[in-house]
Amino acid sequence: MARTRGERGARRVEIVQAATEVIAERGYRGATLAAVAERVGLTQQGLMHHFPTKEALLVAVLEARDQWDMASAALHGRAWPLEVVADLVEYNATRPGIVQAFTVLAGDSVTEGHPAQEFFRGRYAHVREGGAQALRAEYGDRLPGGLSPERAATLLAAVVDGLQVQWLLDPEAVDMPAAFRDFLALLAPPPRPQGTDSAQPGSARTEPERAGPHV
Amino acid sequence: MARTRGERGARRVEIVQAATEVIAERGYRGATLAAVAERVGLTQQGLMHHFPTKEALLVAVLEARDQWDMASAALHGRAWPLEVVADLVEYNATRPGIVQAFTVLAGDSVTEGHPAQEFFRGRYAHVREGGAQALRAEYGDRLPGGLSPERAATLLAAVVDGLQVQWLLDPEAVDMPAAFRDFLALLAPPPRPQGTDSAQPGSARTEPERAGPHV
DNA sequence: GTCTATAACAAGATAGAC
DNA sequence: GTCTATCTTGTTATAGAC
Repeated sequence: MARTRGERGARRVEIVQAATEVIAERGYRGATLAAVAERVGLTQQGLMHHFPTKEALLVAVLEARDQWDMASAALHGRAWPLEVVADLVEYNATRPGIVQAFTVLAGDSVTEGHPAQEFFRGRYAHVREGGAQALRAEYGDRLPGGLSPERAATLLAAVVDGLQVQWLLDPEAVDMPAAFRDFLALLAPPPRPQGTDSAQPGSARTEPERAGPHV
Repeated sequence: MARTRGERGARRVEIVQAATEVIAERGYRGATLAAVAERVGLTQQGLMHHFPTKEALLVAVLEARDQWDMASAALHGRAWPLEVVADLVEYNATRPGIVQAFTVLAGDSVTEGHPAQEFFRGRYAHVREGGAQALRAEYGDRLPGGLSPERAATLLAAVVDGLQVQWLLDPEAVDMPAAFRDFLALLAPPPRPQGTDSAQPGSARTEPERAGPHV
């Protein structure tokens, strides 16, 4: 049942990637089927053989890429270490296209009856859950400011998203990965300004050449 | 030169409000002139007498409401106390419509050549500036985690925006004002869990009946 | 599986009457 | 200042040939 790959879906994958690009450039409503089709060397009607409606294509885009993947981690019942999330933000800074597509879609999704609304509602719920688990594992039940891991997780998700918007609009002015590590520094037990330092500069170790955290 | 009010603009103001509503509901591209016109009892062409193009109307919407107004505060060279910002977030939780309109527009604006792009780029720059001033005034040059006020301000803006998205999608699950105060707690010198407390619950004093921080 | 043709609208914009 | 009429273009979707 669960496919997306290994089927006859070579073409489908191509189309979904193209659709993601076009959405990034022009938003969901601005992304026309013709523009997507052209990018893969098809006519609009040729494309519609693979995706019968525009909304079907959107759903495929949403399913294909799970942004930071904290969500899927949470789904699997395992929380990611915060360091991995930081690396993920770093990796995202390398792929403006995908970040842009999901920023646009997330913004659009708050709109009345938007087809991606349920997706993003669920996604954030999962991210908050997964983030809370990660924070609890790392710092225990009591964080700086007296926050619970749950409440801190809400902030964590907000920071990741909010930084993306600022970074996309002005990459020169906003160092997204550094800013995210700043937030992590806020969450780390503050007493030792020198000591444990687990979230300082230069935390890019996982090779940036990997297939990618997205999938 | 600078008008927007006091002119013959009674009708213009009506139209701009209607446009904000429609944008909130359907996004910028989805907001048709006809829909806006209908809301104020005009035909599409009647509306275009006041705003010759759709983009002109968008500009008016952008100018009219300066979201949290931290931006305009920064423009005037005065930083707002953080407590006022917290009240602003609280007030925003009361006006989902405007928050939604600006969330949609901000998301849209990262799109290629979007007419609101310059607006939001400038807005965030001002917000970061104003936020940094406010943070410096409140906490000095060195914040928890070793952050500078400038870097903390970037996070502050990200938190406000990111929380809005989560809150709009799921108001039951996310208490936006409380979450924002959580973030402020992270920034407040943590040593005293009881002492100075300037950002604790129940900080809603400016009468909620005021004309509103927006304008 | 991909194409051509085309239906069926919807949108922003212009011209000009009242 | 607001309306009717209309142009033009763009967009999703269907039908059916190859």
